[in-house]
Amino acid sequence: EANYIICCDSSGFLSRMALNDNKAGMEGLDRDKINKIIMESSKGSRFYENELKKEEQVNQRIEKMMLQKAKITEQHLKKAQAQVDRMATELERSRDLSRVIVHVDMDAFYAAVEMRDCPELKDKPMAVGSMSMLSTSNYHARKYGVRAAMPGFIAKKLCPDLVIVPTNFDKYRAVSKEIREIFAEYDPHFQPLSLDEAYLDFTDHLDQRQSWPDTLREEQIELPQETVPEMKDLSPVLFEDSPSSSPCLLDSTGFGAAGGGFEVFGKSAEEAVREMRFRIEQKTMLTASAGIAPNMMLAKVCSDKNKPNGQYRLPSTKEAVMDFVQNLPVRKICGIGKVSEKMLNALGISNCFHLSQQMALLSLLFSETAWHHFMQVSLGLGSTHIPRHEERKSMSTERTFREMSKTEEQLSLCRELCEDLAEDLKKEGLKGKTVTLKLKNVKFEVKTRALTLPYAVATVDEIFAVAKDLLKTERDNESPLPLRLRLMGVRISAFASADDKKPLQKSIVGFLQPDKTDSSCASQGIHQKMEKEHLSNHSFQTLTLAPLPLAQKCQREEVTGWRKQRGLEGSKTGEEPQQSFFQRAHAKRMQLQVANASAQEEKHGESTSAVTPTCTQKGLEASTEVHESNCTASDASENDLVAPVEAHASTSGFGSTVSERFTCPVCFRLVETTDLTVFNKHIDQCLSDTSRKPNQIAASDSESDVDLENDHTECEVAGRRRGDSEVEEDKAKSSEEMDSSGAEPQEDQRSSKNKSVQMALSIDCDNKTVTSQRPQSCNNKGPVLVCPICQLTQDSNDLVLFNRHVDLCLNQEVLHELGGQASCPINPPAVTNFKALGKDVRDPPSSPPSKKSKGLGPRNTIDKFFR
DNA sequence: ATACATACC
DNA sequence: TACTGGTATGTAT
Repeated sequence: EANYIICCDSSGFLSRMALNDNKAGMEGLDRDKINKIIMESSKGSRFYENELKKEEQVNQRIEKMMLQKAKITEQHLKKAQAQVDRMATELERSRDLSRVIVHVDMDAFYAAVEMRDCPELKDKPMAVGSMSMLSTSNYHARKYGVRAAMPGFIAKKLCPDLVIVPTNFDKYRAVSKEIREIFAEYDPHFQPLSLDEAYLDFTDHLDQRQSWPDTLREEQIELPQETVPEMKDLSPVLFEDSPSSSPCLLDSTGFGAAGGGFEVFGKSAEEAVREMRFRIEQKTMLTASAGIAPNMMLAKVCSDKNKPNGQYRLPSTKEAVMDFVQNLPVRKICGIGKVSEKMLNALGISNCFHLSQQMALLSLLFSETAWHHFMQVSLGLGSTHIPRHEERKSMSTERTFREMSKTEEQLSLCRELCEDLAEDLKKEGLKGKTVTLKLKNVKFEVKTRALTLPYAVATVDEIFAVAKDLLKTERDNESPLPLRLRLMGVRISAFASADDKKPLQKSIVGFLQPDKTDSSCASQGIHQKMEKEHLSNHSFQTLTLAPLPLAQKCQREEVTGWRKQRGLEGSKTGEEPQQSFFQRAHAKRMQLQVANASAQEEKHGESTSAVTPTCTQKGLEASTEVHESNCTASDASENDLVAPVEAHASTSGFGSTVSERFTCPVCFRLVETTDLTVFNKHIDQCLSDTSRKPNQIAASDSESDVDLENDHTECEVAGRRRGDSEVEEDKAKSSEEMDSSGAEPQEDQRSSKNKSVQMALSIDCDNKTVTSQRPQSCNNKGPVLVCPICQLTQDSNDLVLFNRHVDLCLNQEVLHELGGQASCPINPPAVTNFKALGKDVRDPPSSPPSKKSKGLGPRNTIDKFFR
């Protein structure tokens, strides 16, 4: 058997070096040519030599396994087979096909975000990362063999025209937040795996969906992106009592006729998932793929099946599952990587049918956990319920650098790492007992050295004291030779907070639990935040008698999505904006709720309150207050005060990704300056204008069109400029610094430019492509423009004015939330809030732009590994 | 408990 | 010039 080792490398390349061409978009490549280039680029390097060594270790492992195999007798196998069969029966009994599990995965996530924000990149091969390492590549680049986890300099050899864009982690995190908001509406307990992917349990959502009246779905015809899920959160009473809230929609069959071939998002799992993906695309302009299956293991595989921008559903029958699994290459299974694949291959196992056939053998050659896993996989079994996100078990930081041999340098670096780690620990309120030092020398050999203390530590000095000792010991071991390092890392584990608090106060563990997680686990921040919002919104529900927790939560999303529509329909065509059913329903509900307040408010006419009714209307105080405290509580934990502005800006349709332009949060115009003081001055100007005559600002702004054009032009120029220089350090840096206010807005400029792109959204529906077009006009009735934020009917029929008004309102809402957080939560005057925000906006972000994503997923999402 | 390997993104 | 960084878990000692 030993000569198998020669066989399996007969391709001439090390299996761990060769191209993984299994990734979506990498079919039919010239593998040999690509591998040759990879090998030539690598050969002789220290990295390569180390890979050779590791490969050899794997080979020896395989050799050992084969020797074991040779000793196995028929008797052994028979006995093992009996055990396997018994277990299979048992597992079979546990098979549960009743759940609908979905795995969603954004397509080439980082690359897609960068392409979205810089159209110049659209038709170029590009990748995100650096000359040293790429995180992901777009599909164009994949044709050249350029893929995630490949060093940039090799990628450049494969594809000299490759554009490498530095990672802009904050941006991906912002997009991630957006998509997670959508996930939460289908499964509030969804489990994020990384910034760009998640598991969702659709079972409950689909149950609810079955009870939706068909008439609701008709609304989907009109605006599929104004999706149904929110509707379930609308009071049924509202729907039944307010048929007039959507008069022109109830007989909206004309839409189908007008556009033709609309996708109606119905009640099936496929339709629901397609709807979710559609919403993701609407909200982020990025596509996602999804897999639908009875368990997590299968869903994950399925999401890859029709990538990119596709989905695949595996029917919930044993036959379909078994059929699917048997043909599955083992490498596709999550948890079976390069090495396991190679070991299995050595046994003649390459797909899951082989796996099931060889289970007895595997049970004798592999560990119990390993073969049990194989067993589950071969039966098509997996988790049918999504586990709650667990507490983190370790936290670490590491850095790669050019050779470092001097003791003092190493010590000071070690201290720096400890400082970073201590800072991160503090953020989550964690203390750990075990400190681990990681070292990688210039030969790429990795060592870890750990020490467990009898008590938990968290401060720089405590951690450094341990790490320093470990480093010293290691140096002493090597002496008189120096440690020639290329990487150093410090990790802390064996956290105390979880173990220590419980025993102390056992009787009130139930009370402490939520508290503890709240304060100590930022890794679950988003999830918890959602849950928290959910909870608080329940109180909102009881207060106002009109629940809509999700509707409330999604208001901005809905509005901004709709704003995009308006941006497209644009002032030029002068067409009616289309309010979605949801928006009208929401508006109606609000009107009902605060009928008195509205009346009051109207009396005040042009006072400040007309612009910020949600802030000042007495009748709204109760509801807005609760709503705000939600936001305050959750936003505060996010530690970035500008985030909401960013969220707004990202869909507001103004601004650019270029750092020397800032979007004024008040007037939404681009301010062209590198000087923050200038920008501040501008904001001050706007603020004083706003507080004086808010409506006039909107109403008198007859240059909106021109402004739009200007902004548009600027943006194009900016885009071109950015495209010219592939990797411009300065810009990248300052762009990061001002990311929250400067990076996203460019979008809608592009949107308005590429009207048709947005207007015609192609939805992949499992092989056929359906194009959904927004109707050019819905009705020619009189102008009834109701601001979805303040619920006020606008007198003007002019879309530009209307847009401005909504912009203003939307922003004021954000400002109000911020103001409430910073100062007095109860009904502060709008102007005060502006000031509060002005400050926050003007202060450049104090924290370094791209920190870690502790617990929120890996920083560099390599979007998938393929063979 | 420690060290190292594998895996995931 | 140049082959990551963060977390979890499995395996072996």
